Amino acid sequence: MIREEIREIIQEAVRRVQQEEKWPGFKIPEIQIEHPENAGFGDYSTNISMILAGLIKKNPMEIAKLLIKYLDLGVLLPIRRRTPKSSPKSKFKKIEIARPGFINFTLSKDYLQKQIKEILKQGDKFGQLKIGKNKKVQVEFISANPTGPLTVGNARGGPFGDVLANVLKMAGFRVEKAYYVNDYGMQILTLGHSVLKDKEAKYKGAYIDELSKRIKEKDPEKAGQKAAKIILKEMIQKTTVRLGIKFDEWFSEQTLYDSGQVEKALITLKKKNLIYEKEGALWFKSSKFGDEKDRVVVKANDFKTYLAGDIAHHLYKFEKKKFDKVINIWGADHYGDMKRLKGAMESFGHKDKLKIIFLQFVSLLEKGEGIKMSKRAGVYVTMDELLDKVGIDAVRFFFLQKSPDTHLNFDLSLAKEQSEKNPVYYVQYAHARICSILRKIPNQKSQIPNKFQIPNSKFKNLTNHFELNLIRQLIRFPEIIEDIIKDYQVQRLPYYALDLAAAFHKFYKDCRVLSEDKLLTQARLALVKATQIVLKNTLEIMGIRAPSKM
RNA sequence: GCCCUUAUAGCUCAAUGGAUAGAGCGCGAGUUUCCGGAACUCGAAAUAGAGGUUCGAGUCCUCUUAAGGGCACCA
Repeated sequence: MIREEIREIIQEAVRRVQQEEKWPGFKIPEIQIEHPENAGFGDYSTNISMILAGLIKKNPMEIAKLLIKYLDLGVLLPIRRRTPKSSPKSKFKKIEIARPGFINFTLSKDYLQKQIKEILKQGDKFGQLKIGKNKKVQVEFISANPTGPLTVGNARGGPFGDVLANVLKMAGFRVEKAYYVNDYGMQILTLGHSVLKDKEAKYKGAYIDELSKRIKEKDPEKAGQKAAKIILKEMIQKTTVRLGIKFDEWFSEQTLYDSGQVEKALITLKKKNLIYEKEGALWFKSSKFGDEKDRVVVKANDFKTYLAGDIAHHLYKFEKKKFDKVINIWGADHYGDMKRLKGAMESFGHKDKLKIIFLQFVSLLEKGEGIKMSKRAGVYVTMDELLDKVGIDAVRFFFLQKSPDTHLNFDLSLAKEQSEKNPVYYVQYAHARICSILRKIPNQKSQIPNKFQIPNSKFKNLTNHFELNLIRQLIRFPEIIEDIIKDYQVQRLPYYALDLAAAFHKFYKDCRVLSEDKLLTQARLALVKATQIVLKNTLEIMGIRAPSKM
């Protein structure tokens, strides 16, 4: 990754300047490399001089000049390959300083050409990173109670979690996707009452009526458990499959109780002196870990609370399944639970391994008016309805575009109307167009040629502005993966896909691929094939189809 | 009352503290000898308000206004 290489040479330059020029000792800050918005400033730029200026009280322009003097472009290559022939300087057309102290890097055409071959060589592995170092990560998402169908609200985490897990996999982590099934507790009893249609019934809807007919049990708890099983199997699991999500584990809360894991966790906490009795209940000292107050784990009636199960659940994740990291994707309504759970994990020494990402709520809009979604009141739009109307690709793209912090305004009729103009088709169209071109290559058997002939040394150089811009987009893909690993902002992917598709469409408009000029045709076909690879990898990681025709 | 999110173009959303704030839809004006016009080109249009920190603020801090969520022996 060229961005990483630039980061390294800058870091090395700072280190050397620090030594040679006897700058005061300071810890070298993280080197930030970014893409300038204005293309005139080059492909990559760093603000390190301004950062250093603050630390050592010198003029940032002076610092930048000094850094450039010490830039050792040689570190771009492993030492044994540093031959005069393959001058690493050739990677850059120019390296310049711009006020107030930016150092701007412009890639050479030669370097850009070479990236086409590199992408063709790597194929569907292009974008894979090693930063995960094979560490075990679990991503738990959706985990909606098995008391009704998945709504557009509680399934929002579906595309997000699924794609985050895919990205982690791409970055070299070993990843598991999990759904925690809350099949224990009050809501199951309430579900039972609802199915029996007695005084304590709360859930409503056609599916409840249906369950009432099917379930013969008269005991509310048993009726509830049976109903939950049916809902999970026939509604929730089917919807997740329709959404294109494959969970590796459906983890039942009930099993934590059956196997005694909850009991065991409580005993351990008691030994750590973190549990005490008050007013007939058992309390966990979560206030020791920053919570506002202590929380009940065993109620006066001897039933365990959700927290008790959750502690056992996470001990299972960390101690039995040995995850190095667990990422939970929760709805914003569970914000209050974070501190107590994190506190409990801290007491077991797993504090920093648990990451919780909150997704803001989806509000329903109808004719511009907001309505509260409520499963109990029967006011909601199910994910199935949306999938029926819009289809998986548009649904996934739509949700993926949104940052988790966005309070999503959702209007079903608008979603339907807009689905035909959905940006996902813009991206898919680019892919289909490419495949159409590739089909026209003589002696091409398969629709999408997998064994594309890598151009030999006669490879004609591409110099057109649109060609080079397309390559610039292509090589960003691994950067996107790296960025998402850092901040979990998955929406970078759909926006990248749009940028890439746009770069291709512009190239297509301007550059005739199949022409009389054989060398040029060959070179452009290579670029087109490379684009197809990257587009496909991007769509695949988002769980969106890359059609060869549409 | 306290805590967490959010407020960007008419609408739905982007923008690791960087240089001229981007898309899509909608609106206005255009593009066909040729590989797929589901495309391309051009235009109008936005950082809720007030202070502050910084060489530099949509982004960080404080206050105000507005929206959503939380503050259970529910999950």
